[in-house]
Amino acid sequence: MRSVIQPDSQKRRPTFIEEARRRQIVQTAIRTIATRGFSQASLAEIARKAGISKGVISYHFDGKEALVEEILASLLREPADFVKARVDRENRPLAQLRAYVEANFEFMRTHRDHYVALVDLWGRRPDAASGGNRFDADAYEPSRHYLARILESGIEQGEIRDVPLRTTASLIQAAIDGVMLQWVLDEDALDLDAAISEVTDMITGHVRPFNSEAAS
Amino acid sequence: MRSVIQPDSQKRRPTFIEEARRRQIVQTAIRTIATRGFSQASLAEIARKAGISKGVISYHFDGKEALVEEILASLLREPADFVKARVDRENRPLAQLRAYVEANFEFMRTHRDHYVALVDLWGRRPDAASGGNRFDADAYEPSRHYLARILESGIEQGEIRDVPLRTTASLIQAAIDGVMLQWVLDEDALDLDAAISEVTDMITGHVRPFNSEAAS
DNA sequence: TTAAAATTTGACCATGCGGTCAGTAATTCA
DNA sequence: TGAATTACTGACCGCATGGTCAAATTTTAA
Repeated sequence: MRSVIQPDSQKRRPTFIEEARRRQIVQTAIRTIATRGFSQASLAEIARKAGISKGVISYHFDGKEALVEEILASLLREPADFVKARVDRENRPLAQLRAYVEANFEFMRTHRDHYVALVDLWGRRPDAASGGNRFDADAYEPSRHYLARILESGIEQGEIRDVPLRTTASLIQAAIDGVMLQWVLDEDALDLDAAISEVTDMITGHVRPFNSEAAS
Repeated sequence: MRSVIQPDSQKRRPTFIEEARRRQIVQTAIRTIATRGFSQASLAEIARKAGISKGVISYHFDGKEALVEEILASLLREPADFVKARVDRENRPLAQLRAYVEANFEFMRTHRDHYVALVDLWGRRPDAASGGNRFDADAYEPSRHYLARILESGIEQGEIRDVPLRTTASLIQAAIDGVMLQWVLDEDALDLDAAISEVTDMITGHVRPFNSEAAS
């Protein structure tokens, strides 16, 4: 199927059915991982939950590893798209930064399953045989870069003090991910609303110019 | 062995050999998980790396789940002990807070394997059959509580402004964990020293009283 | 020294896994 | 309409896993 090389070395345009099935399988797999854990998310279990035969998964995906990569891509792309849309509503960098942080949390709150599955998938190591891709690691670079650009324009416009771009971007993402992790590990251990408010304050406070008074 | 109930309902004091073997097995398992991933860390592989027979693990641990719990306990206890020792050197709460953050990162830097394994283990879900313990979630409560106490005394002494204790403790731990996570996922994507410095500044800045000038 | 207890071995087992495949059904399209 | 392509089924395979156990070995203690 997908692995067949076309004469013009172009990928065959996927059928309507194929796209729908792949979506269904990925979504079912995410739900399965979130509820039962990755170790219990066998192809048989995913197929059972989806109401299809196990062979269908093998038919549409070139092995379980390929399925997992598509799941991971989905888990990272969906929140990224949502956040980007929210950020694009804002004009000024500081407001964009706030929107970035808040949109992350908003998506988080409405898609807890996604993050439970993501935390589960973090533990994966690429197949030693497959030459060891670095999908996991590289997948986080775009959001760091996106954040750094927001910071950069903020600095240019004087809304943000002269922080180191990459490090600060990592730091902001780290705070978001850290709160997310605690919330995933124990939904009740954390007052999510309070944490969101505090982390947003902390971040905006950290990047605010020294001479600034009321910025938000 | 360990499951035998003693007449006086006290646990039998473990033999020297037993303690040593258990330590060895746990340490070898951590190394194996860190290097090959949990999915490849079979009892056979761990035994092979330790140079012992597979049955020894079954003899000393009541199933793989019990081994994993001991690994997890070890992964959480060791840094906690280290951090506590560093915090205890300091007298004033703000210095203790700095020590807490910095000691976390110091241990992190010298024990990357531990954290690689920990991230891998986060994805585990307790056995549905075993009544679903909440070890994972509860294991993080002590450090949050410990942090909250530091903050509390800092507020009392006026070194720290009146922040919400639990939420701020969660937030601080979240920032630490978030940086740790990025570093674990990709050692090279993050300038760890710069991140440590920034996150320490951000945290101390966040809790500093409004009227304070030079605090560190 | 020796009997009991603790420890280790390695072969063995049942189970569930990812993956394959011949055959069947559904869909597409000329 | 009918042949070709696409999609699906369910039985099957080889394999790695966690776990067991009788027998052998080492340690303990009387």
